[in-house]
Amino acid sequence: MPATLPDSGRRFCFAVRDYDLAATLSSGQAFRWERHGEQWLGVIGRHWVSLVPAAGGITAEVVHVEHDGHWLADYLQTEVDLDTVLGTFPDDAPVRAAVAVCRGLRLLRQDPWECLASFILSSTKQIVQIRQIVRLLCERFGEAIATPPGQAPAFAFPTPDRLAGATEAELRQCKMGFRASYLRAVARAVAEGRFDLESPRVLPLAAARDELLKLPGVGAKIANCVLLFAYGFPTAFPVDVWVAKALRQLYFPRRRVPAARLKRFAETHFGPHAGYAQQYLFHYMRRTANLRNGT
DNA sequence: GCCCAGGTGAAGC
DNA sequence: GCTTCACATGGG
Repeated sequence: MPATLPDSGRRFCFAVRDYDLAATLSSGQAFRWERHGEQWLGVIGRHWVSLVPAAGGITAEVVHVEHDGHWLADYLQTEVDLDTVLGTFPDDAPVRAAVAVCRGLRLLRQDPWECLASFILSSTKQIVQIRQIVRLLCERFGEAIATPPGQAPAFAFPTPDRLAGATEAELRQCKMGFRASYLRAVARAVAEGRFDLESPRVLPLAAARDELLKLPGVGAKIANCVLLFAYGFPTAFPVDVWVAKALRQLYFPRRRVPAARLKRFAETHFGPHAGYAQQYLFHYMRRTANLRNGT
């Protein structure tokens, strides 16, 4: 159980092994982290946060002394024992390769609203573009939050109420295109109490997924992202273009496999932490593609 | 110019 | 049921 040690004022140190901050914060789960050398700056809820890899863990800096760091440990999931998770993965060549390249990659535990809204904005967008859309959305509709002296202004993710009150044209000015109508409709459903963001927490996976699928602009892939990254369902398995490519190339090379077969394989092959395995495959595919491109 | 991007919903077989 | 297409916008 890694202790959270109050350091000098606003600094905390999380003692944690096998935590690759860069892989975790850049792997397309969350879209608001910005790298400055070794330092990562982001916003969690209404907290400005700085994270830096340290010997034996992560050094965090926040604005207010009274914050005990539990919310941050929860977000970062620092108490998850990675060896236990990796030990449940199937022992096959694709997973071994992904773990060899990505060890230390973690799943975060995010706020459901921010996660849901962000992934509604993600469809057929590159991660770099999703980041830009979310940044514009926060700057224009999010509340300013406290930052340390000398730091750039920071904004909370906009509330459902605030986005429900925006026009579709205003949202489109954040470069989200046709996704604006979906975002606005879902913001209104939440703001008006027609959709309860807490309900998926207390439901079994299939029922929680059915709730999310009622929302416009939310299909199987986005629902699984929110179930995995925000609600913490460990077997939710989002299949996007990268993961589909991983499954086809790594498990069924040079074979024509029906989509239904691929879906069944994804649902049964990867074990009790299938969502974690999915994130390893996703990051592995993107990293090896980027290496070939030299980026 | 072209193809693609952490897809979805609607229309067409 | 499954396949095809439109939907905005920007990167490579």
